[in-house]
Amino acid sequence: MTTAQRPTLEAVAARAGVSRATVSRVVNGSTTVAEPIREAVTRAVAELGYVPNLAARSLVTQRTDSIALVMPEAATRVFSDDQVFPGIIRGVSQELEAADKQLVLMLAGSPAGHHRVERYTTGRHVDGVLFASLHGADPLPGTLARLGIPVVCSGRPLGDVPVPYVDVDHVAGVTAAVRHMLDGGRRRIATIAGPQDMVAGIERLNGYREAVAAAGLPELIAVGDFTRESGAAAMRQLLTDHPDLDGVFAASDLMAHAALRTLREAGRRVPEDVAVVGFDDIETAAYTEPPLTTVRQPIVELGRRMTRQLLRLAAGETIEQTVMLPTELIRRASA
Amino acid sequence: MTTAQRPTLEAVAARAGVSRATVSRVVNGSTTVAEPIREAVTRAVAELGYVPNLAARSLVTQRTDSIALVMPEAATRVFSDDQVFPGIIRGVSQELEAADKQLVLMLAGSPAGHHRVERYTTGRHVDGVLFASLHGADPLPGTLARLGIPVVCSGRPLGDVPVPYVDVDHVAGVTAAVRHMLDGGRRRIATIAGPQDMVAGIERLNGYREAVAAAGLPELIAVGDFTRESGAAAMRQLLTDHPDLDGVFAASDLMAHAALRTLREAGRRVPEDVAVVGFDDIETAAYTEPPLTTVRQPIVELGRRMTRQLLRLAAGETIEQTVMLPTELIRRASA
DNA sequence: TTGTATGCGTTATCAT
DNA sequence: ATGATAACGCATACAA
Repeated sequence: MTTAQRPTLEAVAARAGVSRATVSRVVNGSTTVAEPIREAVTRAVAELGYVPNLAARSLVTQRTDSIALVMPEAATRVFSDDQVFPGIIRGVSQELEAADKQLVLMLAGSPAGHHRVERYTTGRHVDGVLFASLHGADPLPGTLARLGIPVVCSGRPLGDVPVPYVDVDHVAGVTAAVRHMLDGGRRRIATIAGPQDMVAGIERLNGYREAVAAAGLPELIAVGDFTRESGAAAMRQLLTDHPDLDGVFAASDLMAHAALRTLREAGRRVPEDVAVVGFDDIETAAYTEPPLTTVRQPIVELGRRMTRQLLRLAAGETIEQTVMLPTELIRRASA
Repeated sequence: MTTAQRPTLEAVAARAGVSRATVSRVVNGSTTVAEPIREAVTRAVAELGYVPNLAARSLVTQRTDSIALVMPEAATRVFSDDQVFPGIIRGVSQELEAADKQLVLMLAGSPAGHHRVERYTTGRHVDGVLFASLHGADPLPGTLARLGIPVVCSGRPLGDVPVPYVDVDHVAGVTAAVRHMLDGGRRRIATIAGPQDMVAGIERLNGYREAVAAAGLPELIAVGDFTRESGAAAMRQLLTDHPDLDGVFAASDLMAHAALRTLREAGRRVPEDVAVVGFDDIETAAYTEPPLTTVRQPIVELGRRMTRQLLRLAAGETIEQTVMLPTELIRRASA
């Protein structure tokens, strides 16, 4: 495998009859180059198929033109048919492409993986780091921020660290969901909450609590972890504990989907006997039986905004500590 | 933001009272270093928090220790609740983590995006390139291979280019699906085929054709593009063209899911009137009404195998041109 | 076994 | 406006 020698600046310079410095200027779009020379260089670049060596460039510029997106791998969850993570990746990717930067994806599942992420990011191998929905109070975002490395999180980081973040308005979404059921005459509204070590799980439960409290109704709570399996178990428990419930807000569409089936198996009709509302608006939500009423969150936009914030931060701008994206109630047949 | 000066080899060397070369040896695990010196260096590294500068390293080693995973962004498809792409990402990521290499993810949707991918990969900014299910006959894999850049594709690349690939055994899977319906007494078995510019779509249609031909039955075909929407349209067309059909093989679970609903809306019972079998075994398949019988493909394993092959190639080993992974029929209630 | 010296391909700082 | 030239931080051939 004779690795064809890549042309360097030197080669281009020789061919164009100029110095390396001039070629560098042309390649980097400097304006102080005479037009005829610029043309000659451009031609030489094309003829030789010259592509800058990024390692050499970043050695001197101290930049890498790449950013890391860190996601907890959380067992099988990340890549079940939950569309949250893929959606974030997509948004991040779009925005990075526009900025001509590379996306380094790091799935941090195991402790070893987490350590690897820590080492890589603190080692300044990327110009910035994006964190997607962390579990618990991960110290890494704070550590990076303290080192002066640009960081943005999706969702308010737990543990009260001063790291900028972008999140959706969970509470407003849940409030709309509960209110919708109240308007439909429901008075025994339960919730299947998300994991309480993730901010999305916590916030959505808070939203539910506030909403039912405001209506003077009791809290009927079971906790899941956003997966279908956990949703089914939680629904069964709710039916046992509160057989008279007439509404359920599930903190994820996957859990809502499982609840739908569990209710059917228990002989409850949806929405006649029990109203069900989910959260996310994944594609499957439109195809459940019955189609799921749910709170849509702008996931791709979340990824885009995180990225834009990070790029601004990396460019030395000052950014808002918090960006909140709106949610929207999508009414289908389940409630 | 006073970017704290990172310690260099030089600094570690000074602290440990040795030369840069020796520090380099220790850091890279050379065996020719005396134990006391190794210890002193290791201590200095820890005390200073030294992390090698990868740009400097790859400038001299001519390696980047990162590989690119290229995926066509295909509009909304990649990140709908299709689990194929996320699954591949996960497998690739796992295997790369074990090899301590970085994953650079490139979503190539637009022509501009494709050009960016081309420039980046041909520019040798990565040690190897993985392609995930391409559309049409993309020339890029062949180009890279010719440049001596390690390449592995998921799925046989169209256009007869000599690029190594890993794929699942589509034909065997489809054969099992059709045979299962035949065993159930079905005699008018239709298919909702996948896009015919993707090898997965083509192969699955081939498998269907061979299977019905072998049984002496007619071909009843409608073509979709793996999405639910296209599946619904194809199912409606099949019902119009062949109202007497009693079995449907859909080339993706998403299309099968839509077919289930379309059949119900048309008053057909599944599986009593019409048997339905899908392909993929996404998580949703177990939650459809009725639960979907489908062909499972080992997606995460596909990502892992691709990566292992690529790493071997990059290490200079000779690898098999083709690796075929088995599929498995998962029997649920729809057929 | 350890140290010295060189070069990897750029960009940036100077002169010119 | 252009050209020398010096870093950037590391790995390695060679010398000791």
